[in-house]
Amino acid sequence: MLERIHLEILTAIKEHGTLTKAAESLYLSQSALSHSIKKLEGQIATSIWKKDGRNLRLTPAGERIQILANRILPQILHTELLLNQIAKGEMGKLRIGMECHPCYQWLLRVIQPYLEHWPDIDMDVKQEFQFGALGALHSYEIDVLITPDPLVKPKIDYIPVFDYEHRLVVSSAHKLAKLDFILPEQLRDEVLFSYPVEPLRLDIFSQFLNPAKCTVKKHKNIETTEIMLQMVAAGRGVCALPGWLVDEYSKSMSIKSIRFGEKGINKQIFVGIRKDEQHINYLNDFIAQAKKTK
Amino acid sequence: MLERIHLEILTAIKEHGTLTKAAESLYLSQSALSHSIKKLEGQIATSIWKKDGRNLRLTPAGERIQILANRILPQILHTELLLNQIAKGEMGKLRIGMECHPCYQWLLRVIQPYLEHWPDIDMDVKQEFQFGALGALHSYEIDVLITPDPLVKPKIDYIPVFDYEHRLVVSSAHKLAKLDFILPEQLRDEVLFSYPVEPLRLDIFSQFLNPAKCTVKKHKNIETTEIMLQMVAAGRGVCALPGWLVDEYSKSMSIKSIRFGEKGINKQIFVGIRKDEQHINYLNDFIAQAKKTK
DNA sequence: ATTAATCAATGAATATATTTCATCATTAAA
DNA sequence: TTTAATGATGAAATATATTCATTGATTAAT
Repeated sequence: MLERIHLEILTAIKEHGTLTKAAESLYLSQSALSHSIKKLEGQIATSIWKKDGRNLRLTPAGERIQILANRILPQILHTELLLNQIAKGEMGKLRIGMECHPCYQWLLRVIQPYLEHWPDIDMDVKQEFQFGALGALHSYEIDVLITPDPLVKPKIDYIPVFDYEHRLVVSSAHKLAKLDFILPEQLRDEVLFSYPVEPLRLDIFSQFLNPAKCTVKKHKNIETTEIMLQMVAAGRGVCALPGWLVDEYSKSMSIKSIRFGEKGINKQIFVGIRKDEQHINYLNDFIAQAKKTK
Repeated sequence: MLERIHLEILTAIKEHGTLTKAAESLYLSQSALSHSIKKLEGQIATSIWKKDGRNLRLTPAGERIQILANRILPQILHTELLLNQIAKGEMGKLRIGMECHPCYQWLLRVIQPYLEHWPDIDMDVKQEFQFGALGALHSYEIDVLITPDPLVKPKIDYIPVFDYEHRLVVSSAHKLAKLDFILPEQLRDEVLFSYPVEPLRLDIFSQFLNPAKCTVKKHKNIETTEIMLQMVAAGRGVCALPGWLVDEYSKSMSIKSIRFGEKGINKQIFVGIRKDEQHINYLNDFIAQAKKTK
């Protein structure tokens, strides 16, 4: 019924005064506009304008359509602008999935300059996934996955964005605080704090304690990094976190980080994306920004 | 570019899940929708959805279009509803012009039930006209003219809506207050208040004083009815107003109205409309309501 | 593992809609 | 009165949308 062309015709008439000039501005013939409106008039069973001498005068129906045109044409134009940007890879909604608890602080530093570069982009960060973060990436729930363990899948690409060392965190007053590195058996009597994930997925277990068949006195879950570090600073226990994270907090808290073993636990953070979206500009820029951010 | 059909297709897909079902709901073939979107994709140089197994998944571009659809389709539908009402003569904007100062109170009584009957109608009352009220009616500035003097013109129709007597208003304590009717010369020493219009258009002059070659002591202009009557009640002068108006105010003010001469000045209020709009339902209903209101 | 069913994409044929062209009627200006 | 400008109109030309028939891909059922 009411089509975009009708709205445009009324808008053009308002702007240019006559139907002939309106037609010019729309690159159509006067006849085309006349027929077009005639048809609509038949459909809505009302006249839209009437000739008043040499001019056109809108009827109440015509005015209604013009009111609609004023409201929605700009919205359509705006969407077309966005589509154009999307076509050029400049737009979209970036839904980020996180599988790396302590990376949140780092992500914030990535996001900040990114949002400035892409002012029209929508962004969302998800941390809980019903069928795993990878599933979420696969099923288009998220567009980007930030993870320390890149489970290789045919349709997913992983790009390493930064290296870091996973280190033990202790209070500055801790008896181990002065050591250059720590051995598994030295943690035997310690309380370990970690985020609430399965122990198998914690590097301190899988890469340090388990291989040496050691364990800790107690393992307690804490949700937030800050509280965890407060507990550590208070000498209530130890935890394992990225070195750069500890460096940051150690400015204001009496904590210290120690290498796991002689060689340390060296890790990488990966950004995973769907293979078929590799070309998307705003995705690549996100990865570039992630690589830049330490 | 972006046409209504595209918005409707995305909306229907969201609602019905598959393209085939969406096509059914739009009374089109699946092929038609597919082609339609294909064409748009070519124009905007982006894909709108992609097949994910058996389902369709919107791209960011597709989501944008869907967002637009959610916003503007309801507005288009609403306007079509209004157009439909207009077609049935149930809608429009009624712009009322007033050439009769004391009629304002009466007009309010007309408008009130009218607005209740036509809840979707827009209404406007104008009282000042650069090229006269009739010109305003002729040039579509107003749709209805309320006037006591129906200047006959070929394209204008006048319908009398009510009769009333124009009467002299005096304070109850006035020396003339007890008379059944008044003669021109009896006003010789009075101060006359009137609305600020040319004396020629005041009935008290054109139909009463001028024919008898009489005049008043002084003629003062006052804009509002209330103040005018306050002045009269205070004995500062007299004025001329419709009898029904005085009746109303005399309940709360010490004023009285007297007939002009033996036969009185009998007047009619007319509603003027454009001849070519005689058929419009909401106009006729306004006139009917006006006739009903005393 | 095979088959059947479901769903979207596609090319060609067809149907429909839009646009133009040529012309007329009306109005305002010269 | 003539002329120029404007919108309306019918028919023809053009463009667009729609369907039909088919294919290819995927999923569910056997």
